[in-house]
Amino acid sequence: MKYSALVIPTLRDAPADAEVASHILLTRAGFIRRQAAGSYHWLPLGMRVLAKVQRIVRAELARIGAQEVLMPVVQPAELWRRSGRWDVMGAEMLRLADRQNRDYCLSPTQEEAVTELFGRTVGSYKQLPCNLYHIQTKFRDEIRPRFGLMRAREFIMKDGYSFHLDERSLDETYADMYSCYAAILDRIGLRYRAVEADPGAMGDNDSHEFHVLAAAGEDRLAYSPASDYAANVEKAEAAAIADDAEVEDLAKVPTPGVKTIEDVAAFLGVEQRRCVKTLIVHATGSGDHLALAALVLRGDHKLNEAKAMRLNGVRRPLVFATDDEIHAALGAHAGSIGPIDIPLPLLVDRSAAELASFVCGANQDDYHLVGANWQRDVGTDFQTVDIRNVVEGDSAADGSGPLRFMRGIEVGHIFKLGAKYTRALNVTVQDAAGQDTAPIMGCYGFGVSRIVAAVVEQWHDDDGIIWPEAVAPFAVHLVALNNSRSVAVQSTAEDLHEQLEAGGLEVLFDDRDERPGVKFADADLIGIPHRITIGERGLKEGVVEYRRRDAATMEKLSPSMTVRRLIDR
RNA sequence: CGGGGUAUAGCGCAGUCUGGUAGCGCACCUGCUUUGGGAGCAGGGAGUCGGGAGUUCAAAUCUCUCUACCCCGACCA
Repeated sequence: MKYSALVIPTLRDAPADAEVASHILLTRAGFIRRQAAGSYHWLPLGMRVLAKVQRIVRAELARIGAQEVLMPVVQPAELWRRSGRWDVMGAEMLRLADRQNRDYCLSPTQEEAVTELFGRTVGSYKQLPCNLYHIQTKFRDEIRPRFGLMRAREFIMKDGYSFHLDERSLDETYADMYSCYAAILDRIGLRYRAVEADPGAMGDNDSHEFHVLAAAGEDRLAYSPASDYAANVEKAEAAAIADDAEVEDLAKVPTPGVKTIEDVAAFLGVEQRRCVKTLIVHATGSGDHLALAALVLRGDHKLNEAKAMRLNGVRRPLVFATDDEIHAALGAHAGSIGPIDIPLPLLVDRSAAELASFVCGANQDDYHLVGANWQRDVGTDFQTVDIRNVVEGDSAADGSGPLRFMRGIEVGHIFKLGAKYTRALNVTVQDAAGQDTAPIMGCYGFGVSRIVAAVVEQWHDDDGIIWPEAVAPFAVHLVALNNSRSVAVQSTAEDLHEQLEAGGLEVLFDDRDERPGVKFADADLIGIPHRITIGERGLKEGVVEYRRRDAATMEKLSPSMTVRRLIDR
């Protein structure tokens, strides 16, 4: 295809709002253009990449027997009211009304629609398992769209849903989907990790996220270099850290005006990890009396609110007590609170509970206690729990060694839904005994447009994008130098163009009347894997130049040899 | 949602403080020269200065208001 016939608006400067490599490069190289916050046009080069990603996704899904459908974007509120999610979804769901003033939404996800579709079209257990997916534009009114395609409001997603009579069948499809996602990411050529997502209170509700590894990723992952263990930092289980300190004598010391852990540690000349902080939160209380609970963490650890909320006795969502509430209940202000003789339920983080000797608030304003010890000074009336964020160096939950951190872009998420939607929408199939039963479901999302950004995050250098072959917009970039002046260059380039395309290769032929430097710069920016440069200089020796975008080396080959090399590749 | 900031040509920006009727670089068009890593010269096209209201003889500039967009935050004992 001739460059001159395509809309490829490359830019020397990136738009001021673009921050991350994928956003900057995809814009500069003319793949996408912003329309509004979080919504993007896909230009011809971008479309070609999208199409390749979709082709791979479709091929791998076909392999495990998933069937493609296409469901509507605009959905009646009625459907969402039936599942109860019309009121639950909140502002992230964009709502609109038609001329009759009936409510609709732009579908942010498709559980309701697919369940209803399934219910109307499948009635017998003989048709199970049934695995349906579509690739469609989604709209989510994100609080803060950013990073170009990585967190867009309008984006393209593959979402799939499976229906099963029993857990065993769901497990099989779930496992298929897991390996399908791995196969897709392998084919595209990405480094990734599958991580455990929210393990849930039950512990057996499988859910995995697929993260492409990239510094610009929005998620922080904890992983064990020594094993397959990986988890989102927010969700990773934090092990207890043993303490080898000596038990010391308890002493009360005046600490006037010293409140934060940082100040306490500095004032008393101890490490932050030898202090504990006591956070007062609202408890699930009865009656009109305000119930509180105390959460205790090591001074150098951070509370994980999601973990705290999951505990029995802690109100969900988490509410921190105000200073007034703390003073009313404990007679001291925040900043001087500690676990000793505190008249509240005590929930102590595993690592804090290991401390043999620690500093804490004295429950008396402007005093702290040093040399505190759990058994001697607090007793046994507390629960040991996991309520902190993991930190680098913690032991992995599988015991394989210290955790390391890295960043990831979540491109896939698979989880088991159970019968939540089939029950809510009253969808059943007849089982072998003729009984109506609500099938259980699995749900599988894959960010098609986001993965384009993820590829660029992982595959670029200072000059531009370096597309992996599987998703490159073209396989070969033919750069004809001064072709408008040189008949030899122009005719050789045209021959090569024709022969390569005849050999089944997708070719971008830069036939523009531009200077060499411009063409090279654009070629590097656009990032097509194979580049052939045709110039008068080489043609005098009967050669053209071949180089890969991902390699520094260049080879001189005869035109016919070049064609053969690329086609036989 | 809270805080901060920005809005001037397709992109990047200056001009705003101190009001006088819009400019620079890139991109685009024409011509000449140039031609192996983002050319030079000359000429040219392109802007409701985010919208509205106000002050003023006069507003990109001052005031009010609305909107859009960007950044940061949402873990405190």
